[in-house]
Amino acid sequence: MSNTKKRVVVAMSGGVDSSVAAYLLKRDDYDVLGVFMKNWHDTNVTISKECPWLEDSYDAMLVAEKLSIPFQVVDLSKDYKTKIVDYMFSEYKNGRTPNPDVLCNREIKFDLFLNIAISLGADYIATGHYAQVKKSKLNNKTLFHLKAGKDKLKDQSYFLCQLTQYQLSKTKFPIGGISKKKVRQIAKENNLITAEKKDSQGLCFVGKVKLPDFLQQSLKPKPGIVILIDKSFVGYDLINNGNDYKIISKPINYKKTDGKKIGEHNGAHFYTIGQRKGLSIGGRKNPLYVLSTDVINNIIYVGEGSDHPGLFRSVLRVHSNNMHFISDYSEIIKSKNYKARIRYRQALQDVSVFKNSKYYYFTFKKPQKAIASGQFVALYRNEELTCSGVID
RNA sequence: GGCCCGUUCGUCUAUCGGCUAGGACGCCAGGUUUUCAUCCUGGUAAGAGGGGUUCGAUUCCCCUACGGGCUA
Repeated sequence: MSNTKKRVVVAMSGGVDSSVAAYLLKRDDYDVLGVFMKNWHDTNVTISKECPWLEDSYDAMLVAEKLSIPFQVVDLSKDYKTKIVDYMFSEYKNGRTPNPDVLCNREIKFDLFLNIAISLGADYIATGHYAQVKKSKLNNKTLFHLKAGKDKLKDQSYFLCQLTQYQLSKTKFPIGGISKKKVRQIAKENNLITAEKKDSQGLCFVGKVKLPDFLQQSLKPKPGIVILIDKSFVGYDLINNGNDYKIISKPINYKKTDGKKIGEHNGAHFYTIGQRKGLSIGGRKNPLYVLSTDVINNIIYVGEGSDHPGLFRSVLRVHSNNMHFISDYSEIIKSKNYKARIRYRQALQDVSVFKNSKYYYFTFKKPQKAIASGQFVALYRNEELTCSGVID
């Protein structure tokens, strides 16, 4: 009888969410195995002297012990380095803004880890994400849908926007249907040691490292100039009044002569659009925000004030090769009832999508602030994340 | 070389005898956030130097050092 139980391998991070996920699976009588992924342990790159993964793996182990489930640690740090960290450095070097956590899910948790789990005899893997998978039948074929977590404030479907049908078919999100508050309550009621543990933040697995410090480990400082662009810059008229998608969706290429020099920086590749902190240029009435970085000429263009027109765009584009469909296909995409977000936890925005031979164009009803190339745009229909793509 | 103005937190500046010297930007620290950012709260920090006048001086007067207009 017992060998008919479905086997689930839970990715236990040492936080409350995955602890409760494991608990719920155990309670529902699955054959549960807890696994901690060690993805980062390079002391050269981590600034802090403490060793967060050790503590986290210990917490995960204690929870597994409490739940009487087998537990083990797998070391994926080598793959994490080549698939995530190297990608990060290379993107920043090219003046783009990567999203390592989206890739971590696609490449590590729901690929390498999934394979390991399967080799351990798993029917499913589970994680502590606030997201839901729903099934439907289409032409006698099962279709898996990635839906937002029930707790709208915690919904983490965005980070899963690059998953495939296969990955979803093998995945359970035990806490996707409950609130964070409830998760903490369950942890407390069951005396899980992680009940009161602070939510993890910052780069997944690398821990509490300041990104600029992290980047400096590999990217060399390179002094350059900062150019201030006026709100009346002529290029904005072309974009706001134009209707040629080629023009209105493309990032603006500012020239040195479009503004005046107001300071210096230590490397354009350390900055991202919309960024306010770290420029060290004061004495202004309003804060300065990065409008654009030019890593070829090593120039940063900034604008004064949070309402600067250079910060807002209504249209973005995604190269066809970089579009990823989870449960929806390009024909369906013409539907008007779409919403999208361009970063985690952003309120969903009304958007329409248009495709030509090379690009998908996302036109937002309201102009979006600081659209960063390299980040992901995720498209939702109702509560379902249907597709996503890398912003060009 | 003569006559006139300006020197305040890192920066831009507010205070025209009562100052525990205010704000903004920056910076720092917390908070929010499993990306990058944003955002919120708090904190740090200053009247060029010397001498007067005054109960009291950043504010008035004089001199010394660095920045602007007419004259040989």
